[in-house]
Amino acid sequence: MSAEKLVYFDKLVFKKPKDFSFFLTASVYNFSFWFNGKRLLVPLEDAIIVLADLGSEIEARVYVSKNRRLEGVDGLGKIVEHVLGLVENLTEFYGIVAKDPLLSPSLETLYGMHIRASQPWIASVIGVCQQNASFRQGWKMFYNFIRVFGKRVSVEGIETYVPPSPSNINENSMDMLLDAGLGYRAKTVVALAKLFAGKQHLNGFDVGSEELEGELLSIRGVGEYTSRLALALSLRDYSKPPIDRWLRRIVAEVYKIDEKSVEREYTRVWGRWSALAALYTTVALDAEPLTKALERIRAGRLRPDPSKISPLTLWKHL
DNA sequence: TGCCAGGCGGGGT
DNA sequence: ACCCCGCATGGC
Repeated sequence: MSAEKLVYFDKLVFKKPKDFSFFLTASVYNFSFWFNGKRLLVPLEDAIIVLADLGSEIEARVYVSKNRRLEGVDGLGKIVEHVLGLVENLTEFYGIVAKDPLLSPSLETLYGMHIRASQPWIASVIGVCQQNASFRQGWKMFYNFIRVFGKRVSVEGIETYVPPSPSNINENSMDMLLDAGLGYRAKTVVALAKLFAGKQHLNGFDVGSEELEGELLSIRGVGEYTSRLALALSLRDYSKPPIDRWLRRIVAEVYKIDEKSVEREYTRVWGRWSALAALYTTVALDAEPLTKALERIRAGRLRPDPSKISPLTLWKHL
């Protein structure tokens, strides 16, 4: 099946904020079909935004499907600002990082890294893929999910994917979800698809974070970890940390506290940046499995290693 | 080969 | 409030 060629719609230019690294923001947790080391492609329903670093500015070229009408460019500007985190001021966050024994060594390396936002439905799928799986297995699952269900399109000579809309996935998708390697998580993804297809406002960046969290938690297979990760990866709401066994153990070790008090202590230290700190931690330790991550902490190797397949280099390998 | 992972829900105490 | 188990799959 050949890729649909998207048509040029419009161009926007943004001033690059001081604490913003285009390369790090484009690199982190990304795939080769959305970032090639130079151009960042942001998929958005039936559109692709091509982003290029112009030094003091960022250019956004918008491409859309032929049969799709886009609302005005004003709305698009807000969306790009949200997706890239151009409006996110990390001064306070870096103030805490500078004093943190685990994250301060990687401050220079990771300075300016913002997390790209995905639509709530996609962020929820990412969360489900991370359940009870290693970093590599989880991201491979999501990669397969996009390749199996996404729509293949081309822009500026690059072939890429637009993620599926929730209405594309239902009970009949089970076999393909299993082929993508989701295992028992497949049912949860079908339930999420049903939720988002039925309540479309939940899939916008302007949905209330408490409402989204409540709806996600009502789904069988979505718990505290997955819903919090989804809030972080879609709404930039970092106030509640997604704490899994990995982070719980690491935080207990570094802060020398009991595992039971990790959430209380982590939220006390990081406040509204808790989930971002959790994500930075995975990047600093290359998302290595727990035993290796603990070894690295003991050895004081707290900076990402560019030779590893990691959150920052995933796009070179998948 | 046979474990076991960056969860979760259900059933036990 | 806890504790414990099974669950699909891939990786080692």
